[in-house]
Amino acid sequence: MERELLLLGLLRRQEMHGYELHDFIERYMQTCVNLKKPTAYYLLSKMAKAGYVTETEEQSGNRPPRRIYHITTAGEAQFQTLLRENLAAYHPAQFGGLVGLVFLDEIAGAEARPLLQQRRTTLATTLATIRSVPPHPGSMQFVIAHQIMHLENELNWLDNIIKNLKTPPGPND
Amino acid sequence: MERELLLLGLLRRQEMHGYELHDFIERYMQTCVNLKKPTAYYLLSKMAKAGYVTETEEQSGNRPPRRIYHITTAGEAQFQTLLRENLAAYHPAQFGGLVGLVFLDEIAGAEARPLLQQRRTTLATTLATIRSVPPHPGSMQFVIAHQIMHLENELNWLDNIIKNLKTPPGPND
DNA sequence: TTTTCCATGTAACTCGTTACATGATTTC
DNA sequence: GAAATCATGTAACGAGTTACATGGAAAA
Repeated sequence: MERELLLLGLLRRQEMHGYELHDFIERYMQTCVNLKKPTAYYLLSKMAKAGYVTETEEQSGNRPPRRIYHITTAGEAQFQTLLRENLAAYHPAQFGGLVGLVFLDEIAGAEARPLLQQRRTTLATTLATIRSVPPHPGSMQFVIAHQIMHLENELNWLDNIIKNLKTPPGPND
Repeated sequence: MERELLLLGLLRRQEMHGYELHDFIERYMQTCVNLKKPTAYYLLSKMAKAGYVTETEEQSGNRPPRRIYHITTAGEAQFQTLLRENLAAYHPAQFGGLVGLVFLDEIAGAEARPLLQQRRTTLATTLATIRSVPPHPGSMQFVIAHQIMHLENELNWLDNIIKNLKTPPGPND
């Protein structure tokens, strides 16, 4: 339902076609949401069938026609419902990659260190990317701030684990 | 691969049957992993076919026989591989429930407040549950500490958002 | 002229869940 | 005697992804 909410929320502000919608999300919201193209197209046609949006074709030259989506009254009502549902519920974040740490004991510190450092690098890169995102309007800013905070915490936590590895760092670390 | 790693890691320490394995995970690891029964059974028989574990039936009375799983040499190798893969990769956490906050502007503060407070309550309950978990051995403790830290941050962040809602709290808040 | 962008979609697949089905045994 | 626990599984479904397929238009 989350992605429906997202699409409806964007269509409320402005009618758009599928490619445009997906492109917008990729460009400006990739730090907090992700929605692949086929999913976007699928959801849009589904919502069209459900009557939440209308589908208008617009030809330009010989290329595939744009399908422009416009939110309906029913869609607006659905948006309001989904928004309230979403705000009221807490969906715990799904962490991947914790299981390895459960078994960190089973591997020598000297071997674990470079692996965790590799993980650290990816994490730090992600954080740097989000930090460099230009400011966004409205409460979107809260969400970006949330992501930054989250990643900073992850980084600190990971650094702490690396620091506490039993084997001391080698001369290259 | 995460759940395979988990099962192999547990079977390394001690041979177990499916029900036992699932039960153990539910009891002692529910704060950081979740694995439903059918998934556990499915994964175990898959890994048996793959040769990572052996399956031994053990009858007791008239009840369904226990299928006891024992890790093989190939399984041990697979565990080592999966563990290294898992430690080296950073899997960004999947946040559900952020989309609503993107559209927080679209709803009056007076209406948003009780919804977010409901969310807050669930979150706080989750946090309290994890805090009350008895201490775990080994690096499992790191993971629990991670969950606690994460939830504390979430709570702070949410409180901050609630505090900054434009409409002031009513007499009941 | 080759690459990138625009614009759409289908089909197959992955991973995991829920719901359903069965029945013995232990505990209250 | 009823309820919870032990012990296994299958079938259907859900949500989303990847890979594949197509082809015009703009930019390099």
